[in-house]
Amino acid sequence: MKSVQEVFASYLSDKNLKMTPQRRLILDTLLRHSEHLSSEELYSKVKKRDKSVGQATVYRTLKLLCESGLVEPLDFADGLTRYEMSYGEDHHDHLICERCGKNIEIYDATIEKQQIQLAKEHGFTLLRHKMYLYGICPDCRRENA
Amino acid sequence: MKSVQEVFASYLSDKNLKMTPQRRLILDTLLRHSEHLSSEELYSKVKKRDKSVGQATVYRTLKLLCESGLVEPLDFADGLTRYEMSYGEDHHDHLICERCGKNIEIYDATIEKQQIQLAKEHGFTLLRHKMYLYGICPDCRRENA
DNA sequence: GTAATTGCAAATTATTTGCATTGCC
DNA sequence: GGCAATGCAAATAATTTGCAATTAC
Repeated sequence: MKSVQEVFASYLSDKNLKMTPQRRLILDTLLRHSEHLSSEELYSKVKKRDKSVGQATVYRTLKLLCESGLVEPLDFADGLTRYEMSYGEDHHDHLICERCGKNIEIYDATIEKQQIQLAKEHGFTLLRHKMYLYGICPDCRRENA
Repeated sequence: MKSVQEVFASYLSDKNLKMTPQRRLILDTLLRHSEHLSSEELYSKVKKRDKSVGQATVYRTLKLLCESGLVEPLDFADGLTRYEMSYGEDHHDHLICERCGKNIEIYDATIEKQQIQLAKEHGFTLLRHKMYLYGICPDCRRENA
């Protein structure tokens, strides 16, 4: 399996775009952080490594990474877009506590299969999906009682 | 079953908030449109009925409607928040064509059940969920061929 | 060499907020 | 009558874009 970096490099050259130190740095920084970073957060981490990188470059690179399919944008309804690596990682969805914001990665084969089936019933070829489950986590429920 | 208007009125009085002609008009306008309206779109429809209503009031009212559980915010990743009535309507998710933007409402009991089960396995009480399936619709697939 | 990329700052877009005035309960 | 709601305009917040200078291929 090709490395993330290799896939990104191929994607760029396919589109006649260029690999640059900034793009390398941004991708590498994203890879080092498994949290769900926002563009802003990623920008500040990138800046720690190279002060000269601009905010816009982070946005532009994230857009490229999403287009290439390497990165997924997430929407936890907290007002900003968060990102996570999707290549090489197992696919998963998110279970979020409405009270404390705790965020658990989940996966369920039954649901995954049924999604494909459901799309097919409507004649769609399913490419991807997003599923967010919102509830109250055990800790928060306990506090409440 | 109480009408949407009644539920909203109760919600407001519970919170010591007031029913106003603007709020009534905004809710009514939203009820007349089953599409997935953005705040902007709703604003322009409301304005056709009463020119004097302000944009901010639409935003403020939508926020209240969401808090009351009568309305659900949707994220189709087109950069803005869309809204739909959720009270009295059957719950459903969305199947979206990545090419033409076509948007189909879907429901699958197997998935719904499994979601509750999955949350339970993690100790969560499931309150709600969002599921978006993205793919290519039959029409767009045909065009391609 | 040349077209793509960068950093910066200014521009956009969606949404929120402050405030003086108005209006519901 | 008093506190909440309104409209307006200005303020935010996140993201995008124009541009002159730089750099990858």
